[in-house]
Amino acid sequence: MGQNDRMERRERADAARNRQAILRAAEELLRRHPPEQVSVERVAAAAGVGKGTVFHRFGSRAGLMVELMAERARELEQAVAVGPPPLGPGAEPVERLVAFLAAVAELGSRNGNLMAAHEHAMVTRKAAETPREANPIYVYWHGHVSGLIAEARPDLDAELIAHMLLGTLHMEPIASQLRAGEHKRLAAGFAALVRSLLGDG
Amino acid sequence: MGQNDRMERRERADAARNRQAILRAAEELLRRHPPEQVSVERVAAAAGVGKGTVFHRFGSRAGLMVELMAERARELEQAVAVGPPPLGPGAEPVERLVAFLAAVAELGSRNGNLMAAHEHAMVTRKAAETPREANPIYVYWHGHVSGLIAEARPDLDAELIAHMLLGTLHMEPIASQLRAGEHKRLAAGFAALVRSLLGDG
DNA sequence: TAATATATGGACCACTGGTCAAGTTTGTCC
DNA sequence: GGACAAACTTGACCAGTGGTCCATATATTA
Repeated sequence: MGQNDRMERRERADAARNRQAILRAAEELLRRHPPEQVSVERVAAAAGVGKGTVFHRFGSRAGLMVELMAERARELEQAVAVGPPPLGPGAEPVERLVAFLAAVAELGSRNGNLMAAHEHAMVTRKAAETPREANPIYVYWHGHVSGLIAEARPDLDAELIAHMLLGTLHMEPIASQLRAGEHKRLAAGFAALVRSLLGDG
Repeated sequence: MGQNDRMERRERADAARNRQAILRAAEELLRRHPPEQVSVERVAAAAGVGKGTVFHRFGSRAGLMVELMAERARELEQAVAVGPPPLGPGAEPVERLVAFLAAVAELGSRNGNLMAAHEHAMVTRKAAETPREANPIYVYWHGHVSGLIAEARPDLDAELIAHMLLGTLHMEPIASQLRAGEHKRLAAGFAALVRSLLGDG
């Protein structure tokens, strides 16, 4: 039926402009300051809009962070789905996994504070109402990683181990190394871990 | 010399009593509520003291959480230092590591919200002033784990991998499984990881 | 141009961790 | 016992947070 007949009228032009202004302002602030210093009010001020507008557009601070993160993750998602191996389909699971984790690490090193802010935002949620798994980026990453693990080693607890591997990135001591640009070291660590876990060297 | 002649006069009796009251109240609240709902004010009220007293005794919210965590970690530290194998000295590094991670997982499953609160408190720190590594419990755990790894596989980046293994526990999806009592599953995951990483099965 | 849906901003709210000066309690020494 | 200093307690207070609300302004469409 005409279910989505005219259900979603496009965002008004000024609204779209503000959305961009807010995203870009938040991005810029996060490049220069640790996440807990980037308050919604500061973002609003930097974007030249009122605080209410930010909440209007993104629902919450967490919503803003998720959106920002999603922007960054989209490219990686493409590469995984339809790009060339080893990131994309075609290579062995082990190689794909190593490549994927390296890519995530690199993404983290280029957007250090954002990753932290994203995580922080998810944790500082009102009560435990919305399960943190509701974060779409994490769900996707976890699905991919645990799929590859299951493919290579059906005997393992893939879901759990996928959480473990990804958990690493949310860890402060490691995140700060990431921020310091040490993503190669991290990727090497991942590679060692994954290779000895899934067999082959 | 009489360096510590009378340097540190003991805590006054009433102060010691309050310290205990606060610790016990915080413990109780954390057993029943997620950490972000356990504010310093609530703890103070539950302990029957003024808010100021809590800060006087523990310096900050984070200080309180660290102290609470330290109480729990002390027993484990003892077991590692002088207890029987495989946790204590004597067993192979691989076995000691598997045992240690299982013990930490179990500790976490018995004190779910505390672990989370502890982590949360470390992260929500004023700026990045005090490096999070300043958390003595984490420093100890990391030292132990990375020592064992280095012993078994001198070729690996032990420090990094130790961070990775421990990072797992601070991860929400895993922490919530821990809270659900699934520490056996976690321990098994660790065991698989460690065994295939450090050789032997 | 008029009508209507949408967007805006900032005063306002409840709450947070943290501070501090003023008052109270304790331990010690005579 | 009493006196005195040091240690301790307290709650009003502060700056800041994320989030709400709605009177007002603006874009769109007919």
